[in-house]
Amino acid sequence: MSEASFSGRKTAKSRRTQRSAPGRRTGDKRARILDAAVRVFAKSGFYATRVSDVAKAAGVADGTIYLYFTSKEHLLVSLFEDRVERLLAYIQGELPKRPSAKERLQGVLEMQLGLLEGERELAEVLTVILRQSTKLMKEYAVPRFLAYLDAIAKIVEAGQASGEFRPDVSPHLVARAVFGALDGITLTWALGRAEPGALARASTQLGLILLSGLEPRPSLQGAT
Amino acid sequence: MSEASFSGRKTAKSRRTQRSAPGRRTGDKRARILDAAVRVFAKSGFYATRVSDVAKAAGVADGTIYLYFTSKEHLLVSLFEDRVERLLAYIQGELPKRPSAKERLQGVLEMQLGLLEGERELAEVLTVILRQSTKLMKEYAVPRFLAYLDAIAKIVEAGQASGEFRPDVSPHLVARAVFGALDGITLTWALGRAEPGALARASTQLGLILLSGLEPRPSLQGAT
Amino acid sequence: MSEASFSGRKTAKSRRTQRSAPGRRTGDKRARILDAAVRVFAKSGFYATRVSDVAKAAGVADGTIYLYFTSKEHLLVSLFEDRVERLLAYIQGELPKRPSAKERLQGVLEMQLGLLEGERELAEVLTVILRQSTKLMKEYAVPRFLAYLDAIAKIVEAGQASGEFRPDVSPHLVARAVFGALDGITLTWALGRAEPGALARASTQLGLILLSGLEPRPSLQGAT
Amino acid sequence: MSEASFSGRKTAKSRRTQRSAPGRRTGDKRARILDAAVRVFAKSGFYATRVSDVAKAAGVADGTIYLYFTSKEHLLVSLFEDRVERLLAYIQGELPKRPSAKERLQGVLEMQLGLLEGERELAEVLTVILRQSTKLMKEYAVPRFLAYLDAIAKIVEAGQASGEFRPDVSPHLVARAVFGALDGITLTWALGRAEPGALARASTQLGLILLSGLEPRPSLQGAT
DNA sequence: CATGAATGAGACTTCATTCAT
DNA sequence: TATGAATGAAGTCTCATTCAT
Repeated sequence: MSEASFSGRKTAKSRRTQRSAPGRRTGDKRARILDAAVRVFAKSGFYATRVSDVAKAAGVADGTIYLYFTSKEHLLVSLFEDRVERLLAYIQGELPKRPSAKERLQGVLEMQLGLLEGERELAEVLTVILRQSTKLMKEYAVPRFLAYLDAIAKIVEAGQASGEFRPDVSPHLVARAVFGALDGITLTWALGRAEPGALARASTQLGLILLSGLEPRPSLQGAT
Repeated sequence: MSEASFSGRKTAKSRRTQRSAPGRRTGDKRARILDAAVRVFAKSGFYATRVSDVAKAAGVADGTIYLYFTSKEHLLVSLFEDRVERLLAYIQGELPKRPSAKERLQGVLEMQLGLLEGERELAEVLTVILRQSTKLMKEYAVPRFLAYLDAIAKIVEAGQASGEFRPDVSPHLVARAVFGALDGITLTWALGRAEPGALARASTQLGLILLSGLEPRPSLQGAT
Repeated sequence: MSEASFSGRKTAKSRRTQRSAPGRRTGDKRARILDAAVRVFAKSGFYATRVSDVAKAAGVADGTIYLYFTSKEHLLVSLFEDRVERLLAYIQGELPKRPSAKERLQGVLEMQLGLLEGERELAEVLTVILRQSTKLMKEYAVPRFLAYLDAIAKIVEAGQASGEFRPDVSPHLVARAVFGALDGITLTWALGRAEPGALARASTQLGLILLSGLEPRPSLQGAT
Repeated sequence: MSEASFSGRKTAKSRRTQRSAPGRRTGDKRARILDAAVRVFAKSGFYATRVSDVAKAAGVADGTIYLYFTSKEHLLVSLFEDRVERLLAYIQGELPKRPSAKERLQGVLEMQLGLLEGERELAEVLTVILRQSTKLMKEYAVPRFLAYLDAIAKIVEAGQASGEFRPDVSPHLVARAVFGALDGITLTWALGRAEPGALARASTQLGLILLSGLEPRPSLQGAT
């Protein structure tokens, strides 16, 4: 999936890698703080997490966080930007290369779930935590979110135009339902066992239902 | 639909005094506080809302809230209990009467969306605000939520047994996807225009996709 | 000791005695509230006790307390007045009849300890609780307290004048020490087992030490 | 007398930073807060004192207090620990060196009163304020207090065994009476003028009475 | 007289943020 | 850059007191 850039996480690695300047941790502070934030936000939620919790988890002083982020809320925004925008970029960049609308829609499913597979905490942040800051939600996330939905709706629309998808459903509704279904699956996965491989299987099965559900149905309509 | 049942349950708990004068200020304090809580929680979120905001919106003194609820968190729990449990009750009580699994699944869609149609703020509380208290979410809401998912999964399972639904998908996955789709639709509806009638239309269209997506597909499987 | 008037307490009695007017508890409300106050103040202290605790213990409504007392603090003052002033009165009224200073001092010991014997909670109120309201302590209790000390000092002074007591100690110091010794004995008694009869024995032994300690000591002084 | 030992014990706990500049604002925060607490508690009592009053008197922010003490109650406990435990230590450490029981008992008087001479506010806190937190009193102070009483009783017991003291009084009663007398003297001194030197004189006179009161009395008993 | 639901001032405590080192 | 002690604004909740019934 080439999304290798999504690692760099698991800072435990960098802990022993960087031995260049012994007294200093060589600058990946920002990343370490974000990684720590994902972990503690996922565990306790945005409001129940204190900035000092993030600092402790990141192994930095409280004040250090404010050298990289202007506020606790900004930390959440940055999390969103750092991780999710890549998803959007992929969908808008890679997906169009796929030949059919069906494949593109299936690609969305694989993308969204595949991205989170193995990143349980990130999944929890995106499905639960992000909703915790109403301000962030309303002012910042909603526009991105709508852009994402629009991208999905475009795929559906194109599929309807090409005759791949049934024409009698609203593309925007489908987009919302698709996103919601993915979100619901992720949510229960994150809150529950989070079994490995489960999300991949889920994207396949969801694809089955969705794609056949969106198929033009001559039997039902033409039979009249 | 069944909106009548939404009146003043639980108020009996407050005291035996109620009902002296029929107008305002009658002992319906508990209900008034809950109504106010829905409004202000929906507007500002759980954490950004101060207890005194709820009090002001309800037209009572701050301390009065603590005569009916043990804490701010309990206020949210009570909201959940008062409004949502009825949904569960309906699904477990009314739905089984419907003859086919298809009709029962369609009933779930109509129920969940129909319940919130016209209650934009409640919808927002349930889809967004409820997730803001991680404690409440994990300790209280998750079990109810899983029970709800189970009820849906049971319907799917029965449909598979009766040959109404395709057997090659996990009932639990379907349940999550259905819930997620409904939640996603509600979320965008609540955060957006919240146009009247939109949710009813949505339940119809979603039913179209879902039911045909779940149909056994002889063409695809038998044709091999 | 003729202090029979000190009962009337143990309202349990009045509970079944007064059957004249069936619907009404016939007016001993004030006494019942004070009795309840002694009990709960002794148990939890003045500040940790809520007015509603007193009300519940007295079997009246919260508001009723304010028909008899102007404030929570006034409740404590009234307790003081109702119970302790009698002690002062006795000392100033009965004691002078005793012929010698020795007997009068011994009478003080018997009085103060005897009064509390069997009234463990009252003892705790006087030795501990009364000190809890700094305002009451400084504005109200101190003057009464000093009057009490004065009365004891007068006895000592008279004893010195008559040659019963050694002249080389300050009567006021003796008064304070006597009061303190009594208070300390009561305190540990009240905080501990509060064994019946213990206070009576204590007054005898304390008398032994005190009276011989106060005796003019020709052997020690004249022998030189 | 041994007043030097009253300086900054326990401050080591705060951090390793202290002692950079010798003037004010040096890391002696904990000590400054405790000093302020003695002053304001003595003036207004425990409950009437707000944490912000202590903060203002100490010249720190409200929140700073919670960097050194977990709660308002803990502030009072710490006061007790910081100042009083030394008394216990002295009595259990220094006193045994004195050759006779008489001298040891006299030492207790000098100790307890000498400790407070010149510390009027501390005296008030110990005799009055400490008793205001019933919780602290019952859970924390009583055990220490009983240990102190035991130490005194042991002295009396030894004196009885050696023939220095009369055998016909209970050592524990004597201990309580001694403590009470000292407490009573301190109380009136603290609430009154608190004249300098008064406590020293008091310990001498109290010693006179007590030691002769405890003397074996052949004249009274053998004369029979 | 009695009630007890309602009030609302005020306290304790938390924690995001700052800033001297 | 990094630190973390200090700050102080602000929120939840308690409880003495009131007053309509």
